[in-house]
Amino acid sequence: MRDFSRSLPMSLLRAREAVMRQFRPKLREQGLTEQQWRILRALAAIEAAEVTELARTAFLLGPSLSRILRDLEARNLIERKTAKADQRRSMVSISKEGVKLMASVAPSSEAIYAEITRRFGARKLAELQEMLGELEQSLAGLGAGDEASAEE
Amino acid sequence: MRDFSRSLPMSLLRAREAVMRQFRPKLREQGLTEQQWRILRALAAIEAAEVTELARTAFLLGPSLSRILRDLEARNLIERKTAKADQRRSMVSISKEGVKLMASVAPSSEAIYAEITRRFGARKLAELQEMLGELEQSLAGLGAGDEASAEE
DNA sequence: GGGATATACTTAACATGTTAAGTGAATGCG
DNA sequence: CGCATTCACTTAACATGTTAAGTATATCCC
Repeated sequence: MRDFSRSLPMSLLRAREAVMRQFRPKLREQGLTEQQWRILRALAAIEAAEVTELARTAFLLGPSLSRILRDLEARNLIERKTAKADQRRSMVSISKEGVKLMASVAPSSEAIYAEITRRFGARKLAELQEMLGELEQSLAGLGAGDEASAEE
Repeated sequence: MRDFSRSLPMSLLRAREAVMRQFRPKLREQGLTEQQWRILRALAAIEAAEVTELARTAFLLGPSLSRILRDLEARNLIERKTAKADQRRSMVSISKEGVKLMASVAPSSEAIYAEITRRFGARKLAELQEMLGELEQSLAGLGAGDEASAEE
C-alpha cells in the first residue's frame, strides 16, 4: 500500500497545521478558537446572516455552529434575532464588542499572513490556492458515496 | 480585511474535506474513524513503534493517540507491550485482526484514491503535493510563537 | 383547512483536537 | 547513593467534528 504519510490527505493536513500553528497563539491570547475567529470574520464582512448561510461561509457543520453561537452570544460578541417573516430562521450579526475584539486581533493576523506569504512566495501561494480550488472542483459531485447511483 | 473564505487556511480546509469525504463512508462501514485508520496504516508498514514515534507518523497529538490506542486495543486491533530496556516506553503493533481489517478496507481505499488521482490528474496531484511540502518547509521553524526571540 | 412533508435549526452522544496537569520510570549529577 | 530533572506517556477538561434524533415553524397539496 502507498506510504500513507505521503498521501494527499496527510499532505493537506500537515500543510494546514503548519499554517494554523502560526495563528493559534495570538487567537488564544484573546480567548478565541480558530472556529470562533472564522465566524467573527465571516460576520464582520456582512450585515447579518442566517445560521445556515453562516455555516456554509465559515465551513462549519450545523451542530458545531450552534454550540459556538451559543457561546459567542453569551460573551456578547454576536447578536441574534429571529427573522420576522420566518420564525425558524435567526439572523446573526457581530456586536460592537465583537468588532472591537476583531480590531484588536486583525493586525497581528494580517502580519502573520503577510509573513507566510513572504516566506512561501506570493506567486506560489496564488498557484497553490488555484490548485486547491481545482481539486475541490474535481471532487464536487463525487459526493459522500450515498446519493445518486448507489450500488446496493 | 481579506475575504477570509479565500484565505489559505480555508482553501486547505475545504480541499482536505473534499478529499476526506470520499473516504469516510467506507471507513465508517468498518467502524473506523479517519484517525484510527491512519494509525492502522502506519502500524501496518512497520513491525512495531513507540507511542511517540507513532504520534509523529500519524500526525496525532499524544492525548488523542492515547485514547485511540486504548480503544483499538480494546477492539483487539492492536497490541502493546512495554519495552524491556525502558519501562516508560510501550511498543505498539498491529494485531492479526487488525491486518485482516486493513485488508478488507484497503482495496476500496486504493480505488477511491485512484479515482481522485484520475479526476484531478496525476501530474497535477504530484505538483500539488510538492507545493504543500514546500509550504510546510517554509514555515518550519517559524514555530508557535513562543520559543526563541519572544518579544515580551 | 388540515395533515403530511420539508425546512431551520438545536440537542444528544461519542470521537478527536488542544492545552495543562498528573504519574511513573529513567538520567544527571553533586 | 540520593535527589532534582527529564522523559514517555496518560488523564483531565473543555471545544469542535460528526452523525442521528429532536423541535418548532413553514409549506404542499388534497
